[in-house]
Amino acid sequence: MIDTKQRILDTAERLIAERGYAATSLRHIIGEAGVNLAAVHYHFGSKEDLLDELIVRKADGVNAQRKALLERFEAEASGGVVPVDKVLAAFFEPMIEYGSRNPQFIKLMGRMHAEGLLPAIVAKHFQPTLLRFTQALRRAVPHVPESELQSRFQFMMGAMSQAVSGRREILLDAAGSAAAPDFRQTIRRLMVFLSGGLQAPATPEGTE
Amino acid sequence: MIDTKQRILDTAERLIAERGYAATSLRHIIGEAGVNLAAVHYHFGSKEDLLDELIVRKADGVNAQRKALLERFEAEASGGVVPVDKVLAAFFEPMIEYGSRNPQFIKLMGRMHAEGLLPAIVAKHFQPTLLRFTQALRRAVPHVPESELQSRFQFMMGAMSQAVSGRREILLDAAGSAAAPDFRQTIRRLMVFLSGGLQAPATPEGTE
DNA sequence: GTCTATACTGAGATAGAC
DNA sequence: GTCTATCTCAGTATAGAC
Repeated sequence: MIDTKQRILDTAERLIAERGYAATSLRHIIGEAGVNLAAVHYHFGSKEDLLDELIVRKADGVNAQRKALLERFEAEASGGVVPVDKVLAAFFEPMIEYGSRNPQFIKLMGRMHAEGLLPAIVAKHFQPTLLRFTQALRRAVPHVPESELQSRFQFMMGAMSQAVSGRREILLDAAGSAAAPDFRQTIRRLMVFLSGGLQAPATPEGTE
Repeated sequence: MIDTKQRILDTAERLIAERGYAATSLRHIIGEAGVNLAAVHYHFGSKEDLLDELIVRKADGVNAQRKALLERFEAEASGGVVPVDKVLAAFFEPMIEYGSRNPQFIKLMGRMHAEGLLPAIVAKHFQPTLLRFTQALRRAVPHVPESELQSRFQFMMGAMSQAVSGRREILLDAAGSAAAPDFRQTIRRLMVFLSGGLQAPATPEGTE
C-alpha cells in the first residue's frame, strides 16, 4: 500500500503522545498500524529518525509563523527596537494558537520534554528560528552582556520546556493544589515570568 | 565481599556521570566493578532503584543545608518576611558550594536532566524541601496568586534544570559563542533571572 | 521501489543452585 | 550473599519476494 509511510507516522505520533517515546516500541506501532516491522526501517532508517519526521511536520508551520510575526513587529518598529514583551509574544503566540487547536501536539511536546528529548530536537529543528530571536532579544535588553544573555536564553528554554510538559508532579502539594491551568493560560504566565527574568539587571561578575 | 554494594554504587556513579544513564548498561558497570550481574538486582532490585540510591546519598546533604539556611534567614527576619533574593540564596548557595567541591555531582545532575530523569528524581527526593521553599516564596511575593506561584515554581525548576545541565548546544551560535561560564557563575545568573521572574506582576486572567 | 520473513545483538530481569 | 543460566523484549540488519 502506498500509504504505509503515512500510517506509520500517524500511529507513531498517537502512541508516542499517549505513552512516551521510550515506552512505545516499534513492534507496538506496527501492530496497530498493520504494517511490517522492516517497513519502518525502510521508510525512516531508525526509530529516532521516525521521531524526527514527526517533529518536523509539526514544528515547521509554527516556526514560520513565529518568524513572520517577529518580522511584522520589526517592521512596525521601523528601525526602533521591538520591546521584550513583543519578542516574547512573537515567539509564544503561534505556539499557543497551534497548541490550542491541536492538543496532541502539546502532549507530544510534553512527552519529548519528559524524556529529555526536547533539547536535541530544538537544537536540530529550531536552530535558525532561535538565532533569529536571540538577535531580537539582544537589541531589546542591551544592558545584558552577550554571555549572560545566552545563559538567560538557556533558562528560558528550560522554563518553556517545563511549561509545555504540563507536569505538575513536582508539587503534588498536599495542600491547596489548585486546578491545573490550561495550556494558553500557562504560556501566558510563562511570558510574564520570562519578561521579568530577561529584563533583570546584569549579574555582577563574582570574582571571589 | 561485603563491599560489593559499595563498589557497584561508586562505579555506577562514575560511569553514569561520564556516559549517561541509558548509555550505561548494567553489564558495563559490573564489568568495571568486578562483580556479578545478579548482584545488582540482589542489592538494589533494578537499575532504576540503583540510580535512586545514587541520588539520595548525594542530595540529602544539600537539602539539609538548604533547609538550615532558610531557617536561619527566617530567624533573622524574626517574624518579618524573608525577601525573594534571600530565599533563592538559601536554595542555591548550598548547591553551588557542594557542586564546586564535587564536580562529578554536577555532571551527574546534568546527565539526569539531559535524559529527562530530573523531574522524577526531584519529585521523589526533594519534595519536602521544595514544599518548604514554596511556603517561603508565597510570603515573599504575596501579590502573586497561589495558582500562578505554582506555575512559576515549575518554570523555576525548568530553568534550574537547564542551568545545571551545562548544555550550550541549544545555541551553537555560529557567531560570538562566548566561553562557557563556570557552574558558580551560571547559578548566580540563574538567581538573578529567577528573582526577576518570580517578582513579576501577576498575569491577568485571560478570559478570551 | 516496497515490503516480508527471519535472524542478530544487547538490554534488564529472574529462578535456583551453592 | 553470590553466581550461572536463561528468559523476554528491545532496536536493528539483511536476503529476497513482488
